[in-house]
Amino acid sequence: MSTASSASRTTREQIVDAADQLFYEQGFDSTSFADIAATVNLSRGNFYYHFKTKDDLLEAVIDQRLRNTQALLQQWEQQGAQPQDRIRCFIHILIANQARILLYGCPVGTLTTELAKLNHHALDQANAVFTLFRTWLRQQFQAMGRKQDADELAMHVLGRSQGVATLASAFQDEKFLKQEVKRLNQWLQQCVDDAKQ
Amino acid sequence: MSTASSASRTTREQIVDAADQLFYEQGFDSTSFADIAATVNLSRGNFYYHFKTKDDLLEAVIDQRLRNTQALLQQWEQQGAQPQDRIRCFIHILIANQARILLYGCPVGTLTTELAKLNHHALDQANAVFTLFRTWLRQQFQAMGRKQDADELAMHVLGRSQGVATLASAFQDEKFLKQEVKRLNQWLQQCVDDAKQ
DNA sequence: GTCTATATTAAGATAGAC
DNA sequence: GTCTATCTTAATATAGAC
Repeated sequence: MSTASSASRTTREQIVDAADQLFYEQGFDSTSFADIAATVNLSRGNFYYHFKTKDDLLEAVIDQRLRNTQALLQQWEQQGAQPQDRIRCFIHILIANQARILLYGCPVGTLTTELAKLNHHALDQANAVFTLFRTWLRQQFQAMGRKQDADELAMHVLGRSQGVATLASAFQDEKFLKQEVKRLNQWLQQCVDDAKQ
Repeated sequence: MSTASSASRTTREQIVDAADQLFYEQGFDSTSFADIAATVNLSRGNFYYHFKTKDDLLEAVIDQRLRNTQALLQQWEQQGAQPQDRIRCFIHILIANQARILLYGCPVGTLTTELAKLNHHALDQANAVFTLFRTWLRQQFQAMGRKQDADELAMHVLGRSQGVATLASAFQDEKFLKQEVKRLNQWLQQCVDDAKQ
C-alpha cells in the first residue's frame, strides 16, 4: 500500500475525495455508493473492502475536512501579518469559493444542518469543523486586544458568513455576496479602530 | 368535503400539517409516507387518494407555508406602528421560535438548502418564502426613508437571521442567539438614527 | 484488491375490496 | 374515503470467484 506522500493516490484516498465532493454537491444521504463508484471507476462491491459502512466513509470524509481546515488555518497564520489580516483571509473564502457557494452553499453549514435532521451520530464530528474556525477566529480577536469578547466576535463573524452563504445560494446572488463581504470587512475595520482606543 | 372554515380539519389538511412539521424536523427526503401516515393514523395506501406523489405533497406543504407567511407579515403590519417596530417583529421570531430553531434551524433556510442539493423542481417555490420576507422587509426600509438601499438592507437582515439560526443550532447555543438578536436590534436602531439625518 | 452476482431492506406507488 | 395486499425500484450490504 502506498503512503500519503506517494505520487498517485490510493483507491481509498480517491474514494474519500469523491465522497467529499459529492456529499457537498448532493448531500450525504442522497449520495449513493453507485454515484461514488462511478466517479472513481470502481465496482460497488469492491467498495466494502475499503469501508465497511457508509457511516465509516462519512467519518473518513469529515476527518479529511478537519485536517484540510487545520492546514488552511495554519496557512492563514503565515499569510497575515496582523490578526485583522488573518481574519480577512477567513472572510475572503466567500469570494475565493464564490462559484461553489452559489451552487451548494457552505460545505460546513450544509453538512451539519443535514446531519442534525438525520439525527446522525457523526454530527458532533461535523460540528468540530465549525469549532476549529471558531477557536482560530477567537485567537485572532484576542491578539487584536479584544480579550473580553473575543469568542462573541468570532461567533459573529462565523454566523455572518453562514448567512451570506445560505442567502447567496438561495437567490443565486453574486452581488449580495460581494456586498456582504464588503460590509463584513468594514465591520472588522471598526473592530480594529475600537481596539486601538 | 368540509371547508377550510370547518371546525375539524379534513384528512388532507391533517396530512399537510404533519408533513409540514416532519419535513422541518427530519428533512423532506428522509421523511417517509410511513412516518406521516403514523402521525395522522392513516394507512399508507390511503395516502395516495389525497396526493398522487410525494412531490405533490411537498408542493402543498410549501403552499401552506407561503399562505402562513403572508398572514404573519400582515399581522406584523398591524402590530407595529413604525416600520422599525415591524422589522423588530421579524427579528423577534428568532426568540419566539428559539426552541425549534436550536433543534432544527430555520424552516425556510433548511428546506431551500436541501432542495438545492436534491436538484428538486420545487426549489423555486420554496425560495418564494424567502422572497416574501425580502419584499416585506424592503418595504419597511423604504417606509423608513431608505429608498436607495432598502433591498440591500432587507437582504442584510435576512442573511444575519439565517446565520444566527444555523450557528445557534450547530452549537446548541441559546446565549449566542440572544446576543445576536441584541446586536441586530442595535444595528437597526443605527439605521433609524441614520435615516433621521 | 477488484470483480460479478445476489441478499436484504425500505420506500414510493398501485390495485382492488369494502 | 379508507383499508390490505402487492408491485417496483433503488440502495446498503454480503459472498465468493479471480
